[in-house]
Amino acid sequence: INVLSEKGIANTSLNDIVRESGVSKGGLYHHFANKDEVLIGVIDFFYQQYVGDLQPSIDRDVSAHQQLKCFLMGLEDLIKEMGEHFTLFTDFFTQATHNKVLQDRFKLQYSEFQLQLSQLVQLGINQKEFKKHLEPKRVASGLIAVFDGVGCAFMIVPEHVDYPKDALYNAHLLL
Amino acid sequence: INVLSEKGIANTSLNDIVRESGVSKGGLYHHFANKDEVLIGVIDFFYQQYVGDLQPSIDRDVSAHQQLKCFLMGLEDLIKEMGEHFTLFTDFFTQATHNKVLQDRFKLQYSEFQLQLSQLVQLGINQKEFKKHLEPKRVASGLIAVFDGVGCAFMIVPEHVDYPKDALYNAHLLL
Amino acid sequence: INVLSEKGIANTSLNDIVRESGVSKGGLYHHFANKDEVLIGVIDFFYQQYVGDLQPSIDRDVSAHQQLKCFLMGLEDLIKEMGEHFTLFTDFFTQATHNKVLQDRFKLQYSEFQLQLSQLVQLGINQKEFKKHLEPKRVASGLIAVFDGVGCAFMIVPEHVDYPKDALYNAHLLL
Amino acid sequence: INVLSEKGIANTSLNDIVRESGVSKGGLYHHFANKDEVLIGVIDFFYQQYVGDLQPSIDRDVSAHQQLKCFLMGLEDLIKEMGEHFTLFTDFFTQATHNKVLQDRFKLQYSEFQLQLSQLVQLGINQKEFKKHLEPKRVASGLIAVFDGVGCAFMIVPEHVDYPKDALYNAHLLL
DNA sequence: CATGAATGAGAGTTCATTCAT
DNA sequence: AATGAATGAACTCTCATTCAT
Repeated sequence: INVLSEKGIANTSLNDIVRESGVSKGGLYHHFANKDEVLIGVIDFFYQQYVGDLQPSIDRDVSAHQQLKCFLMGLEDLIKEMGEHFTLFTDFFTQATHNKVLQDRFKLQYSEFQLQLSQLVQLGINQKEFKKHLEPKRVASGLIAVFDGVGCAFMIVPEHVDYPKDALYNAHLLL
Repeated sequence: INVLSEKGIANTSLNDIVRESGVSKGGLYHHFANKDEVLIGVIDFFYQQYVGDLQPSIDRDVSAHQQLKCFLMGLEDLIKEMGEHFTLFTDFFTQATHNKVLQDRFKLQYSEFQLQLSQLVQLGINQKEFKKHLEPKRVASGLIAVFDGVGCAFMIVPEHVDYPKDALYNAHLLL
Repeated sequence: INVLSEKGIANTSLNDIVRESGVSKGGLYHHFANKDEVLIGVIDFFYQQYVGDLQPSIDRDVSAHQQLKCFLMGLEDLIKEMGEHFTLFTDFFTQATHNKVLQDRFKLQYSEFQLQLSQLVQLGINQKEFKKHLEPKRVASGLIAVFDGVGCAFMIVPEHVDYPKDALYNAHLLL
Repeated sequence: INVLSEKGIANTSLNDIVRESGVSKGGLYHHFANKDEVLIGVIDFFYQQYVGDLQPSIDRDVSAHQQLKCFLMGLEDLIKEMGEHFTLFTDFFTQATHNKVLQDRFKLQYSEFQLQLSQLVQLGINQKEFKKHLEPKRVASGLIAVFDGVGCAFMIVPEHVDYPKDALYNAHLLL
């Protein structure tokens, strides 16, 4: 995780990982079928360690707006907890755009996130907190996009982007 | 541009470009110092061909909201015009996260975009169209992020993301 | 060493070395960081195998002239022992003129040789074997130069130069 | 000549020469059949410009020792006149060791030099200036070698070699 | 006589993966 | 379960040379 963070996923070779981790090359291949599986392993570690708790349970008796705000606060904590490693997450996401294996791993995750967020938005519409003509799925995509987009921009122009604050700011604005 | 679109920037070798373009390897290197310069060349082509006209002129006598909407419509047209190649643009953006040369090329572009958008937002605040406590620079970052983030998601989960419509939808929502 | 001898260092590619040695390209790079390091490896092998024993110990109680002669005889043996590979040594020396890495490797070696020879010459002056106005360091340079110069000439005009005999002949003449 | 001096012959590409000379690539190839011929051209220029006058005419009525000294003084002047470009000459010589075309060019030159010097030495023997058992051809080789050898060493360890002084010093010592 | 875009073989190097130990 | 030497295809880049203009 340290090397991946520092050098970027695309620029990290297995040799880099082997050198930094102290594991032997053969040892690594004993546990992981190939490089992609190592990356998958890192993603899974991240999900278990950090993201797992984030899953918003949808409670029909509570304000949707409140629940969404709650989710964003959880996200903020998570990002703080992950510290420097959070941009690695964005890196994984961008790498997935042209890597079939990573893609498959993220497809599931994205759909789930999108579903839960859109259900919360739908709940808000039902409860008349949000305007009725709102399209929940698109809003969900927007909320997620704001984080990836700002994350990406932060990696390119850190001097003009304040991450994750800018992302949270715009997510709240959307709400 | 075709190979880059199909295989993704990271997975396209110079040999791929040489093969597809019909130019010889030496010929390519006669015109471009190295691979990065080829990519820069593609970006520059895109900017000249498509993005150049997009620059929003700030008119103090017109509604800021109207001007921002106008900008988004221009963006929509541009995306339609570029067709399949528009995701290539997102690809360039994500590649720039770990490529110094591309980064430098995008830094300037991003700052300019961000500046112009935030000036429009500021104008909106001055003209009392927008709430006064709004932070223009952050909003600008959000507007840009929505496009990159949705673009990225579209490349990973095309079946759940509608690009560029979702991006435009959320941009309008932010406005 | 065989390919380097035959084709000359400058004309030997890594592919040549790989082909001749039977090692795979990757295997070679597992042990040597780059081509220069391979060459350094060959030089080190030569020094350990042959040149190492040549170091003349300076004995104040023995005739300097005798010790220098002794050194030249050792050099003669060494050259015979190395056989065809000795010109490779000269080749390395000439290549070092425009190769920073080889240069660094030879700088040390040359200084040491020069120092020891000039100390022997100085000893000869002190012991009144040599004329007192002699400049030891220059003489040392001359003794070394005779070998490189004749070696070089031998590689260009073998029909008119008798190597190493001509070099030894002139070295003795200098003494 | 400037680029060749600076970068070394082996590291100078035709493009370097074209760039520095202001001639076009096609123009260069109009006058020279290939790269080697360009180098030959430089050598010929050097010989005509500088070395041509050096040819020692052998005068049977003058002291051989004097004539040889005279030759060395001429050489010293020549080296001073050539200034920085003189090491280029040594570079040519070393390059000739593994370049058939340059080799052929130097073969003739070397033989001539060697012949003339050895004739002078022979004259010295005949005139009883030198010991009779001296081998003129070998001495001639030695005199030439001292210049190439010191020149070579100077390019590798300039801080410990004084060129051309060390070469001249040892040539006089040999005489 | 001059131009410089074009060529393509080959250079040094990297790297995910394999496999005998 | 672990090791690390070995593999070779693929990478980016260089360069002497050609040739239509």
